[in-house]
Amino acid sequence: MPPKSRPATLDVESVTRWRRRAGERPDEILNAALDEFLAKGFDAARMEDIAARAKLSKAGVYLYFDSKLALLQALVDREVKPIAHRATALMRAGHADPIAALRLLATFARGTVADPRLMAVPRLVISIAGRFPEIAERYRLEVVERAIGGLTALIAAGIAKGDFRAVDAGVAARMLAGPLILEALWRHILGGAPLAPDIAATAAAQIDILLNGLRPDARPEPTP
Amino acid sequence: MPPKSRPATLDVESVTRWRRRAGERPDEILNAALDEFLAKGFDAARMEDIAARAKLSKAGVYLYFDSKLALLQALVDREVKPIAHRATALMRAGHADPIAALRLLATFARGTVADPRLMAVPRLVISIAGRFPEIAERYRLEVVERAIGGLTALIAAGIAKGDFRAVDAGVAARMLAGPLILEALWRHILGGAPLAPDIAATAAAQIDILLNGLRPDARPEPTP
Amino acid sequence: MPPKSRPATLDVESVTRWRRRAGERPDEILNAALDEFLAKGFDAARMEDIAARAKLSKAGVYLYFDSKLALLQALVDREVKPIAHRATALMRAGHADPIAALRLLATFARGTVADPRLMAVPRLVISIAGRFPEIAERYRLEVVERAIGGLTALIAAGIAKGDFRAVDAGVAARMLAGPLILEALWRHILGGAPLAPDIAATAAAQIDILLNGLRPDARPEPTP
Amino acid sequence: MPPKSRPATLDVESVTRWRRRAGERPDEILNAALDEFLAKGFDAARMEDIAARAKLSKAGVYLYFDSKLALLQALVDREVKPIAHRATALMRAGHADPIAALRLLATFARGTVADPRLMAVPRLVISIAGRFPEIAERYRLEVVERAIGGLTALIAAGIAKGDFRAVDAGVAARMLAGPLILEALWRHILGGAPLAPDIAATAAAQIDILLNGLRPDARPEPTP
DNA sequence: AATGAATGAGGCTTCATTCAT
DNA sequence: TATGAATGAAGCCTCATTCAT
Repeated sequence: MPPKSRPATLDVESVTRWRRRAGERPDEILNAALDEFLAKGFDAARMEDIAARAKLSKAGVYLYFDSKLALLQALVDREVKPIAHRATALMRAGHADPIAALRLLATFARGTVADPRLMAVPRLVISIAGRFPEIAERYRLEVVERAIGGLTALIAAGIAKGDFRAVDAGVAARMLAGPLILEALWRHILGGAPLAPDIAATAAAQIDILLNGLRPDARPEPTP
Repeated sequence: MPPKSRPATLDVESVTRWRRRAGERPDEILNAALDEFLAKGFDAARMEDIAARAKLSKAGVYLYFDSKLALLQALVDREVKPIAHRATALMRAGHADPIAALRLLATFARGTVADPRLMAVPRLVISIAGRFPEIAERYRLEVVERAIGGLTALIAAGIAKGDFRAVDAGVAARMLAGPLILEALWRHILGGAPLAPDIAATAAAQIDILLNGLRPDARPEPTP
Repeated sequence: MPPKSRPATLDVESVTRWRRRAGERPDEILNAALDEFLAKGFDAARMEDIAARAKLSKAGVYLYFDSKLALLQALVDREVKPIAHRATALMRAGHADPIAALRLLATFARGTVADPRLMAVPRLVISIAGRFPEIAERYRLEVVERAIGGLTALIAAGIAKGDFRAVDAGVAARMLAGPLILEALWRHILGGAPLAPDIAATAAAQIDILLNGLRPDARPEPTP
Repeated sequence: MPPKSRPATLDVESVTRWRRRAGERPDEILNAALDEFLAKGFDAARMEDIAARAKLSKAGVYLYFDSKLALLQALVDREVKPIAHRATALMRAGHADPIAALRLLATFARGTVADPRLMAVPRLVISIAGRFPEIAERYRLEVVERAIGGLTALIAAGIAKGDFRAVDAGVAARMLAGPLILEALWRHILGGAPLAPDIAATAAAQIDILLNGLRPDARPEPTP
């Protein structure tokens, strides 16, 4: 997903002046756009700066994208598809052992939240959601709903299997996802230092509380 | 900078409505600005529309606020102070009976999240956070940190009192707050229909899970 | 011409709240306007600042002057009349002894050039001459032409009387006035330190050169 | 900041006129700006009119100059450099025969004063001097001081050489320059008809008076 | 494919001036 | 007489977008 850096080797091709394959350009431009959009916001970002960051002239950008808005849409597009797939796949894989799956997911998600690159598009979507509700909706349906839905299904499976008692699976799912969202918001949008710096420990603590509750007479199962 | 407010005496003259209402104007303008900022985003919002919404000429706004950015800052200012106080007060009130306090808080918070007016400024802050990090930071410190901190303290108090077992109080706090944030994001930013339409039931379910966990052998205490 | 300061004595009148006599206001306003016009230029000067300097509200100025331009015109008016008279009178007085008159005039003029207050309106006129040619013309006719004319007449009288040889009186007049203009321009417009700090000596030297020339075989008459 | 000028080669293509003439544009714009500034004054001049006069869109001007003020500064810059050089060179050339040099200079200067194009920047500088003292200072130091300094040096050289008697060289220099300044002010700023229409005769008269004085017993050397 | 040059549209802000009190 | 409040008109500057090369 990060733009492939040009190889530094001097092979046959590099004898003739390197000609950038057109295929790479759009991605480079999108990356530049993403950076600028995040730093300044969609409206305040200037096409000129995006172009410069992509090492292109202002007019050059228009060879690949029709407008500034098209950049935004393409940006969301580019991220939506693979993520949706991955998320669904991951979720489905865990129906056999819901508890193990939860642990896995929590750690995985915490890692994701820690990676600024992966958080970039979500941040962008959130910042422009008021101005372009359709984009926000698309993202909600394709990414967020799928993620929460998958999580809910996972817990529902656990209930069906008898691993969990009968609770509102949606509520439980949100108790797992919520803290992650909060962490993401806190770090990447509000600019705070990590609330939970020790990812593994925090994930374990969260799962422990989720499984065993806060009751003093609970007999918490230690994280393996 | 705002002109001195007219005296509040109730003499004969004040029966007829003032045509010039200096004292109320700043608030009216801020409300108008909030609406426009939310609908279009900070940059895309036009001072002219804000003025019109406040039933003022474009130049009139500048009698009360120095610039567009000043509007944004005043907007955050206006909400930060009372909220911070309220949050702290509320939290402190609950140290005697942490469990009851949790229930109270959860319901209260769900109500807050459901109110678009109360969510307006948070939405705004989130949308401009990338462009004005200092504003985001201010909001984070004055509002979010205080809220999470209070919640953490509440749970820590419960642990000390023996009502809760010894867990990471911060993690537990975030498991309470996270789902609310998620709900807020979902509804007010991503434009989704409520995930948890039955506020009371959801709050109860959330507290139940938080207290008793998901283990099938838990004996959940019914919500009173 | 400078605004009379309010007397600090506590006489009968000051028992009743001091009421500024309307008659003084216009002058105070004009003074304020002059200051602002000089500091910022006519266009960049703000009515609000002028009002503030005159200790009046913005609207208050309009009770006395119809517009910003009216201020400018009134300003020139106020200075044109007395100066024109004075200059003419002075000039006429010197026809008896042209050489003595020249000496007198030169010293007098150097004193004038040194006084920033007296130079204020000329500066103003020069700065707005391009924008309001009629004002410049008025000033030229009423002040400058009269001054140079008077000087020329004085020298012509000297020629007629046999005190001077037959030269172009206009040229000679300008050789007297020119250095003064140059000094004024240098000091008050270009902001330079005085070219001729020792006014008396300079005036004497100037007259000496004017009378006796630069020829090495001249026998300069010492300044008395 | 101005874009690189197109290469000056004279190939087939350059027969057809360039529609985009980046290289010439800055100068065209400056000329337009000068005209507008002089006609209306710096503040009252509109960028739109300047652009129109330069046959450019409003925005086009900003491709070459950052702001209105930048135009003003560039304008002064453009004139300051060559003038300073020229003035110094001219002055130095005359040390051999100071009297001849004076005659030459006087005629040359009168010619300069008669040319509205050459007077444009001085006029502009004078009109904005109050508002932008740094620009005025720059002009004073680079142009006026140099000119007067050169003239003074010239006369001092004449004194050293024995061509002139020992007078204050600065005073004498100002008696030469002053009338020119006065003429310039009169014509180009106050809008008067030439005081000295016959340039040659006037210059001669001025030099005559300067050399021989007004004494009736002087034996003026005729202008050759 | 790529760009330097150019522009139309539009936004923020300022300010002289007016008006109701 | 005096002013706080308000506004219409205008100007500077920016920027997404286009065009000719």
